[in-house]
Amino acid sequence: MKLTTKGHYGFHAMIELARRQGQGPVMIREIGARYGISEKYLEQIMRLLRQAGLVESSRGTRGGFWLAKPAAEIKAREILVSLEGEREPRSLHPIPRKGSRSRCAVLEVWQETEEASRRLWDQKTLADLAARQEVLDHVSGEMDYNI
Amino acid sequence: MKLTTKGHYGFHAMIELARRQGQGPVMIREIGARYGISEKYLEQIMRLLRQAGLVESSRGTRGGFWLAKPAAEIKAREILVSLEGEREPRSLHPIPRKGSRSRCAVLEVWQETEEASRRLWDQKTLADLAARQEVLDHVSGEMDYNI
DNA sequence: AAGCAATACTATTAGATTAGTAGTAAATAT
DNA sequence: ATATTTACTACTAATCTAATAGTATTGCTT
Repeated sequence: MKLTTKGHYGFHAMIELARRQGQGPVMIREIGARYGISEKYLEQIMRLLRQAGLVESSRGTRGGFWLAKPAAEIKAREILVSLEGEREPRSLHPIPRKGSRSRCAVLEVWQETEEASRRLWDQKTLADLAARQEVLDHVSGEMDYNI
Repeated sequence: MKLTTKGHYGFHAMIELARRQGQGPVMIREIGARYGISEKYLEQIMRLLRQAGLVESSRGTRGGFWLAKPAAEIKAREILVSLEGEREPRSLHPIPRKGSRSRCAVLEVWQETEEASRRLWDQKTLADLAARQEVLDHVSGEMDYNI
């Protein structure tokens, strides 16, 4: 699983929606302004999340986005996959070997690492992330660092 | 840890050197031809491996490359890092949060996954990979698939 | 019905990264 | 000397990422 800016933005948008669950639609403009994310870019990101069924939306005045289900029922990996896609090992150049039917020891290890990563993202829910971020925001002290 | 074509090529070159350890220098041309890798590109890859101290080389007739130490003493992760570099979480756009001293819950999870991945690559040695590839090459049967 | 305010969608673009190519320099065996 | 191989630098094409731009559509308000 990779994590680019797009996924990172999407997570923070989702955390914001989790925070404000039950309080009506949240506009892209609000999220963009609050976290310094391009609103046009965020628009695309929110569309992907909607197409993945993770959020719902409404247009027009008082329009905006909200979570399609409780934050505890949304796995972090669902968010990641909807924005970054599944990483394909096959995108790598194939190494031709004699017989051309052989598997690749390197890709086996790579797949193990992907599997480990997938498991971790599967274990976390959006509710976990939102709760953790709440803690980090309020208890940030000397030991913290910027990212 | 990411794995691109460059790393994949480098691994197979190293596996070939491991196979032929003690048999004198191996030329880029041989490896390139055998595995269908651009020789010029492989040249750059081998240089990175040499600069990382994983292989040694000699020029001219009968020149080529050989492992700088036994395959069992070379970790897969050393190969990966020398070719792909360490992945920097900081390359992601920072999300400004109130106080601007706060950490990011999303990046914490991401770092967990990277750590898990690093551990796996650390556990494998080049000797492991070479041995495993040997098995895959010779015992490739019905269940195998191409990558 | 009119008009404003928000999302929906499509297309385009700039920058970064990856993969590969080209050409010259330096070293080594014969 | 000369052929052969790696060493190094520079450039290029293709792909991916992060945006930007503009139009269409929907829904609320008056």
